[in-house]
Amino acid sequence: MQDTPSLDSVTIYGCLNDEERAAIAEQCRWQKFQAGQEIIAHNEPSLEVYFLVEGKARVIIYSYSGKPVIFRDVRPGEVFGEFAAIDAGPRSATVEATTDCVTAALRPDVFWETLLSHPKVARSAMEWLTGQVRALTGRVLEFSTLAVRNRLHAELLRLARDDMRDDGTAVIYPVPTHAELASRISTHREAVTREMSRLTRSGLIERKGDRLLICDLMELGELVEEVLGESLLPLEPRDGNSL
Amino acid sequence: MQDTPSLDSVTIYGCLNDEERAAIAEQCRWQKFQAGQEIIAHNEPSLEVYFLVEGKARVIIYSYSGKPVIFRDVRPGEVFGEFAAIDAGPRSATVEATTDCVTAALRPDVFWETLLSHPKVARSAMEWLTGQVRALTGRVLEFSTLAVRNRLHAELLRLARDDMRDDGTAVIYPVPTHAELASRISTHREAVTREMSRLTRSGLIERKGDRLLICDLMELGELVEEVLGESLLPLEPRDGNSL
DNA sequence: CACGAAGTGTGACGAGCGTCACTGCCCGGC
DNA sequence: GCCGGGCAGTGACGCTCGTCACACTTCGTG
Repeated sequence: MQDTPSLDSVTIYGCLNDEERAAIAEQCRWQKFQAGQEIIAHNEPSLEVYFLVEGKARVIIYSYSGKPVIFRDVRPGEVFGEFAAIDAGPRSATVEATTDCVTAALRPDVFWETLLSHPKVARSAMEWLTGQVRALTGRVLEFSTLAVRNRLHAELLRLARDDMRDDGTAVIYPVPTHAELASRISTHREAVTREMSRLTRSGLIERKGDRLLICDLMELGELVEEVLGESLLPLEPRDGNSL
Repeated sequence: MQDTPSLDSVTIYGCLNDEERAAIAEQCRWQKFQAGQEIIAHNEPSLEVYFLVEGKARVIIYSYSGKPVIFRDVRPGEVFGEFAAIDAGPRSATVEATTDCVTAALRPDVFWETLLSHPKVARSAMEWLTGQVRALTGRVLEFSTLAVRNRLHAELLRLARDDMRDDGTAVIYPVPTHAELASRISTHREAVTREMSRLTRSGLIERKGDRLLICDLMELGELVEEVLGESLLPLEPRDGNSL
């Protein structure tokens, strides 16, 4: 609201110049949320698209029994709530602030106008949507083919991806709680605890205070790959036989 | 190739006039496939977008162990293979012809040009993508919260949705094999057989020769809803308490 | 008509994993 | 200091569901 909020970090508007972004920023409804607050409620009829400018948020659906299903984390510069803005449907999920947040909300008509008058923005948006579809496709595949244990391996690999070292190790920080990990891969806290213990015993991971060390990414990757038949590690083309 | 193929049925090009569509059709690579043939192979590097003009196809991923995971059916007028065309990534899944098919393949640059020069087409495409995301989101939610039995109920409801009668019944035709149903909901043939028997015994469904009669959509819907907390039936706002 | 392939129906069994119950640790607040 | 709440760890139990095995039906085909 005060102190000159800007949309400079918003990736799908990355190809606009500063003036254009500023013009959009002016039309936004700026809000602050505290950690834990609900930004969008599942199934509500609102249609605005949101940009996360500061903080972290989480897309989540609570099942009828209260069990949370985490869909994705929203990081600064990302859009969320775009589905309702695009197809005018109900909110497909709840979005909660996980830390204190600053958000910008844009009316769907303004969103569309920018989108359609700037081909590059349209392109970014479509690439973004496509990425979402690919991620969800991967998740469905995981549920369909992997046991709980292997889903945890896959999730650890995803978390580790951001902080890979050259020596095949990685550090996960901050470490999500076991309950949170469980909710991402659709199982229960206890199953996560057990498998983490197993992995620790076999020396693949190590708890170092408030961070988690993955000792051998490749070996962890192979545990998943040999079941999934597809690598989750982004780099490392691995010698020879791709498909 | 011969007999004047047209893209008239392609929904995302529905807002173009005949000439525009004809111009695109001319730039397509037209192909015929026989039932069972592979149209796109998982992970291949090609980038063309496809339109299904005639026949039926299926998006599917075979896991390493050979287990098929069916993602969606492609019907005439729908696009497929659009993800690679949009983000230049590898093919996210295999596409197979389930009947004899006629397809039109378009180079990604031509596809993009049409998309960006016709805002209405871009809009259709984004709505389409959003629909895909919503469907996948629903599927992930189902895996996370529903038991095998309830996933089957949900799948039957989806199949029945196209042929609902006013009296609360529906007919599914053609009836997919149990193995196919199993692959859609990620379980095994036997589990489907067993639950179908249960449903038949309790009078909720009835096998009539080559078609399957759903006797009470509402009751079947409630079996899912009471676990999922969300209706899968498109109509019927149901009295009172939404959300 | 006989044969085989594809699909269906069922029983038996056991592993995986979800559930419950309880303990112990850490940390922040009164 | 003590207490309480959130999180981690672990054992016990039993249901679900995946696996195997086998019989039966329905086709299309030689």
